[in-house]
Amino acid sequence: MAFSFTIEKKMRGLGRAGVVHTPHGDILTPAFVPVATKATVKALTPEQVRELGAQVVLANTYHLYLQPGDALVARAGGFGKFMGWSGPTITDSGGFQAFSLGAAFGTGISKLLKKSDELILPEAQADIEERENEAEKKAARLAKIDRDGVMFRSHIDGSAHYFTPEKSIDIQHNLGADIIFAFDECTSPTEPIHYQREALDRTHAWARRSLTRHQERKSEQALFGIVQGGRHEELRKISAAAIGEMDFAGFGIGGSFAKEDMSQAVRWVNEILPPERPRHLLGIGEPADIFGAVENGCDLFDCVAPTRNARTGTLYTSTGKLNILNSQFMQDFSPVDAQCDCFTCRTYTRAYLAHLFRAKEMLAATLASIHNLRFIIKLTEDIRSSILHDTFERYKESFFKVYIH
RNA sequence: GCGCAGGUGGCAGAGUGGUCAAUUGCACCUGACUGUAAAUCAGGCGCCCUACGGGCUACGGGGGUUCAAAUCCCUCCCUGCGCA
Repeated sequence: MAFSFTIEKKMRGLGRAGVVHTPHGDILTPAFVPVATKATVKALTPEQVRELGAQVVLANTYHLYLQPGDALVARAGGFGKFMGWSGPTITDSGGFQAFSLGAAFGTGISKLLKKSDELILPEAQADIEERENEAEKKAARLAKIDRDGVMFRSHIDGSAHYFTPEKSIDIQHNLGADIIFAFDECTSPTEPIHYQREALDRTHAWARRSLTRHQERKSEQALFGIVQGGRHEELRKISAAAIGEMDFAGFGIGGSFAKEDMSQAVRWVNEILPPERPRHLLGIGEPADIFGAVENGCDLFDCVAPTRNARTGTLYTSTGKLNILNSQFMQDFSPVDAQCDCFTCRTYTRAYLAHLFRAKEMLAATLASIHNLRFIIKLTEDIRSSILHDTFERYKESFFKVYIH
């Protein structure tokens, strides 16, 4: 069966609940997409991922190209088959690594900026000394961008690899996901607007080239174009219009945001994108981020936060996040979250998880990942259900009443 | 009993006259994490204070030498190894 999207129910405004149909099954939306960068959701078996209610997983082009190589993954029957996941699959294009291995490399800069981080905003970096520091950082980058593509230096062995839009699409055809993404440039929120503008032109040109290559090869896979534009309303709208009129099966919304007005940026974009095609908000989010994204018209979200937080001891609960390594949890024999229906919460206490983390036992990562993923998947299930029953606003209100962000 | 080696912050272990409140690792405390360079990273970690500065107490106990001692000398206590 070919790719398609049906909308089941529209909210007031931009939000909706729907179904993405793929050759490997349906995805009920809104849906959270666990990240399986290297063809594995870290610390979990595919069976566990499925039991959490996950419908689809997302892997990464850059990582699988480097290791074990996309040709090998193709021989294995695609990354889904390779990793033992029979449901729908997505690959990201490698565009994010233009940022994470480029401007962000070694700096600790996140794609999400808080307004309180104004010191690193471009408009604050006038003086020469800071510019020089910037230049020094650039020297250490593992990704260098030019008009045609991105030169990556492997984070594994230092070898050089040049990605163009065509190359990314070719690799993604080999990896064989149901949904693939155009090659883009995810910019740093610290870049000034003139650079954001220049990068956006590049991303749009790369989107056209990605689409052309994809059409030439007559792949059955669904190609999504990616909207960029950073924190700027003007650029976001230009990008939504440009990408929206291209013949993509769906859209990704990528790039950097100011955390406080991310949902507004999403709205600017989704007011322009054609509504009948699905929208994937790339790399978002935390539990609290999902609401704003959904009510502003996003259907899919992938994010490493639930699994990475889990591995580093931060657990989601209905009253907010907690760090299981805090001393107070050593003797806390209650479950992580009494409201949660996951295996971890049904079976273990906070004290046991605190012990596993302190003892650095592998099971800590597994049990915490089970919990955090289930927490956010359950959240999106409940959100979907609330849309279908016209109770979204009430559900959102009850969530934030007790969730301390 | 004799000989040798040694006793340093919660633990291990540097330092062997001033630059030592004392390297480092672990443990401990706290924070961060949003298309995974990530089972990671950052900060703190003697006590007190009107804390990018100041005061006090500290390197087994006690006593000395010195302007100055964790570092040198004497003595006591304790530990390990060897010999009786």
